[in-house]
Amino acid sequence: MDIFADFAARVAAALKTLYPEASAELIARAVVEPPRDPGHGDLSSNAAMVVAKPLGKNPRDVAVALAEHFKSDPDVTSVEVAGPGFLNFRLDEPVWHRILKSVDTLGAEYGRSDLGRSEKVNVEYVSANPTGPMHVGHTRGAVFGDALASLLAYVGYDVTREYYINDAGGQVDVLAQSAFLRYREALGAVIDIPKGLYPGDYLKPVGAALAAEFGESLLSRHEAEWLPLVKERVLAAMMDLVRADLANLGVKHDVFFSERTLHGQGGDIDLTLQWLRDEGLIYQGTLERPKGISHDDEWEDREQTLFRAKDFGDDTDRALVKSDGSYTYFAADIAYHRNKYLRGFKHMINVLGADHSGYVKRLQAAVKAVSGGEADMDVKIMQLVRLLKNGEPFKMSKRSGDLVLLSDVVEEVGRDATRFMLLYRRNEQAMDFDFALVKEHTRDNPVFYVQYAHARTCSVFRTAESELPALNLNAEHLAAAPLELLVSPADIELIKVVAQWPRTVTAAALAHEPHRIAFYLYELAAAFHAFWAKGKDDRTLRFVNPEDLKLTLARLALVGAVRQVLVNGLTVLGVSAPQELS
RNA sequence: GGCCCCGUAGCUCAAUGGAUAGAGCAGCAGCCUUCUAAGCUGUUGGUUGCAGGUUCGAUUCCUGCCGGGGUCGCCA
Repeated sequence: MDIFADFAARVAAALKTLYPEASAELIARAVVEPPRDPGHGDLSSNAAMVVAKPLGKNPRDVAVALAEHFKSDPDVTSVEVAGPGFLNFRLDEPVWHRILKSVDTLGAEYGRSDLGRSEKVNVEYVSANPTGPMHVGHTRGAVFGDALASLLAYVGYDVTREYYINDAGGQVDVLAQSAFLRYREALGAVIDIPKGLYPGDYLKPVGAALAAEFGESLLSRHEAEWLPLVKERVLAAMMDLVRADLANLGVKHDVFFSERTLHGQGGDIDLTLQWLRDEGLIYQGTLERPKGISHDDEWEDREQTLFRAKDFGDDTDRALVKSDGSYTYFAADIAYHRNKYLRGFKHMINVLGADHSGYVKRLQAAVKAVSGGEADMDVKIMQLVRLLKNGEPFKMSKRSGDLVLLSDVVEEVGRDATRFMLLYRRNEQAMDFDFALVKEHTRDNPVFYVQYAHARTCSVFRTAESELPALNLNAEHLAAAPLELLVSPADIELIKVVAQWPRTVTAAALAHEPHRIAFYLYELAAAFHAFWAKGKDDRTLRFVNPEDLKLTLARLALVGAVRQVLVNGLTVLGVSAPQELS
């Protein structure tokens, strides 16, 4: 039950009754929100201000008419017209008790909705090159994509989590050559790794495995012969590393899509380019020299095969074929996204790193072109994460020796802290990831603050069981708790925070912004900790009160609801909810 | 030079176009014979980078500047 959506519907109905001439679009602009200032009541609507001008009315008059209309609503204790035409509602206490009751009834379902109407949405994230273990640079996008996918599933979308394996380009040839060196090393050769090849130790086991499988038989063969054999094996080994890293971080995928399957005669790229030709979207031409290339000698005017990306909102048309005749990465990507569209996805989301922000427009152009404008593509750009250690930022690169691995981070600070901290920022905000802070167990560190709140809810139940053995705390008895006893301002205040969960979920899902969930959980945790502390000064505000078993039961129902919402939120984020902190 | 992101309290950051812009940290003043002080309460702190525009109303949308970061024909 979302009280805000509920009242938005009531306001819309009232507008329709009072002003039959108002269009549906106009009415849809009216919203119901929690006012920032609690002095303005429980709910606030801008309906009168939004509707007044198009209807040629005075906003205050409209507001007064609406207020009059709501006077007969039994859930409303007062409606006020304030400021330029705000409508401020105060709700009757039973409304809050009803909400609390619904949390208990719905449990894990409280907050879920049918917003997505089971529509298919494809969320692509990570898609790191399979050339080694994942490094920290991939972590943010991995966690973000995973949480966003969970969030969308939570609100009723049919979500497919996808990883695009870039296993077709020149990089994987280099990878295979690097593995071949390790193969020779495993057979006793003294090797020297030339610049440009991958130097990482993680290829040693691949070399050993190749030696075990092939003996010395590859040594005498030409590269053209061994390359495909080595490539296939090293790719499989690298994807095993990637999968292990993802599993370690709790990041899941439904589909691992290989770029290589798009290539080849009669493959998806051929088919897609032919389709684009038939549509008149491909031509032979030359591009202007980009301003970034300053020296004439770096630029060669060349006629090439171009996609009319500009017709679909891109800044320029884009090359599809390299000078050696092979396809560009973008050509494969167009085919890949046509493939997604043909698999039935009309909603696509790509999670990319900041270094790919220049790629967004052409990707959206491609999706628009291959879907005939039927599919939409939202690209979520992850801004940089600066890794700090002792206040010193340090660089990481897969080719350099001293790379910081994703697995290092998880091992150092733990999965939960890694995930929560990365989700506690808007994706478009560059962030610092400070090892020291993430390991702190203070309010500075939101993940511990939120998990501690959950542990405390569990602690309350443990205390109740040990101190009040006579009190029956099974689910049935709790569900029948006399919630009407929860009338103190502290009780109502906490319930109001709980009541915002469904609205938070909806807003986060619509905006594709999982960080809103993390911030909400922090707020809920703060509200709970605050209530807890009140029991110190005022014993009647304790959750467990031996002098009043009925009130205790009602309070425990409230604590149970808080715990449930914390669990629901943490589950969406993929963060655990420990029963106690050790 | 083009494109993208950012600019909000001393610091790190919030705020689907709403009212007097909010949290945490740091600072200051308090609370432990306690349902776990890993916590709580109070308080100081602002020309939301600048200038225009749209709007009943702008931190939010549009335009132009300033500053920081990222990126820039066939790498993936």
